[in-house]
Amino acid sequence: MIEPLIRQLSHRDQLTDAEKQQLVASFNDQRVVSAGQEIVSDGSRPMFSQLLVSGIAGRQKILADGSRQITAIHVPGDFMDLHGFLLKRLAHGVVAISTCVLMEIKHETLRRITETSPHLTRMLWLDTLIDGSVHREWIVAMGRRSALAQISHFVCEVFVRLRIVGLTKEFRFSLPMTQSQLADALGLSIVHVNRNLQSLRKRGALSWDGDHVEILDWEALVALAEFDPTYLCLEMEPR
Amino acid sequence: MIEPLIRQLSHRDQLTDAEKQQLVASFNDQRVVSAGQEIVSDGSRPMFSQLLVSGIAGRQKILADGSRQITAIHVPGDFMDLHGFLLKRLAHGVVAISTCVLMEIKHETLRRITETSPHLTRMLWLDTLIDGSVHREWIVAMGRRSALAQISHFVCEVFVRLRIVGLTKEFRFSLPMTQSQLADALGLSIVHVNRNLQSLRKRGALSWDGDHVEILDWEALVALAEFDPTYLCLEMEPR
DNA sequence: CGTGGAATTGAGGCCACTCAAGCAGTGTGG
DNA sequence: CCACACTGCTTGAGTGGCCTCAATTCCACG
Repeated sequence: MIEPLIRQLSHRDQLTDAEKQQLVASFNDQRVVSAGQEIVSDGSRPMFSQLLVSGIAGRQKILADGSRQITAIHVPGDFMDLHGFLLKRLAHGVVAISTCVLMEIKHETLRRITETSPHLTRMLWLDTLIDGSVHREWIVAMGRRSALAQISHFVCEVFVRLRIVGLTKEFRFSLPMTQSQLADALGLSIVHVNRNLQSLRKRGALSWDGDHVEILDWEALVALAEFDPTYLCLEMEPR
Repeated sequence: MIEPLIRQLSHRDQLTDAEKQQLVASFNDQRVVSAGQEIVSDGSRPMFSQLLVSGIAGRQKILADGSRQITAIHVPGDFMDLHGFLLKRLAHGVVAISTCVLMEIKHETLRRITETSPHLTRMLWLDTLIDGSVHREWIVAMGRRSALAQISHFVCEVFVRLRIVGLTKEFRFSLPMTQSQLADALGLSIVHVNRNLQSLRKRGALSWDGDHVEILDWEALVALAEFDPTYLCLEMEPR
């Protein structure tokens, strides 16, 4: 069931069979969380980290005025709070955006990995580094791109990340996210997101109906977003 | 000369003398880069990572229209591209904001640390996790805070980070950054940054003259920014 | 004393926001 | 089986935060 994690890691470097088995043995049973439910609460000190097996989840911060910002979205194969292993206390919440299936790995187990498996440790470290790399790209998009470009960039990113774990067919994929959640991820208002999505549809770049997204003009989307996937660290090489 | 790094790490967990010595022995000679110079170029594959010993540096991305976004700023004791160790190829540039003194650590050396020193490895991993934590906080600020709150938040953060490495006196510190650079870090225009800084001055919250910054009303600044330093991971505990 | 970078100020405009209402699809209970 | 509620999407109208353009001042420096 941790197949998507293996896929993600194997996309960046080869894992030995022993490493794969070690990973498989490290996780506890699956757990299901329904859409909208909190997975990790803001300010908590979890004793384990959680892997997203299926569904879409997000990290979020709620401000005093009730507004919220989603700082990351997670696709299957992503750790949602691997950083909690060393940060100890999380400064944000994690929430299920759609119904999610999760698996847990104890921090105790992670610690043992760092003591005995240097390469696996580096691969886990890498996972959190890619996380940070995505954060930086979001900062660029929020700070210096138009709403239209920002949305395009988001769609490009999600598409590539889903493709790595085999969750796309051609240019189609399922993305169970409302415009309201999208707005919170982009730091925009719902109304503005709605209008820009319409603009993307009118341009024939995109179709987005309910959960079902289809990229109709990849080149156009990439151009609009100035999307360069380098930051997703897709090259396979020894790490 | 890697004193500020030791200070930063020792702020989060105890380092043994052996670990400190190992760190000291891992770095090469110092190097000076003058203000405005590029330290790492976008898209490169460095063979070493660089520690900032003194000065202010930043990661940046330049867009096609010439605008730029600074995605992180670095104070002494920060690694500017430790993530390059495992990401291999960097998707951003690093630039000296003021004159900077740097030290290098070879990736080969970092690799050896991961093979032989689990605790030190975790501490370096932690360093990159804090980096990501700061990114998330910037995303929240950019997406959901007013320009005034965002600037206040930035000042609070820099103050705390400088204090950790002993570069503040009371509420004063040196921050050799122009309003233009500040605007690029916040994703705002120079004019707007200028006006909001004036607003902070008028409120008696802040004085910022050239390099010299003084926080005149910490409580007011914290309130404006909703600043909560949890994300900077300041607690001392076993990691 | 001229030069250039940085800070400041004014004017005008647009992008994105808020408020508000209408519509469509889905689920629920009487 | 239909009224009703609820959630999500859409649209209109008006506002305002932040932007761009442009000019001026200030100051360090050669």
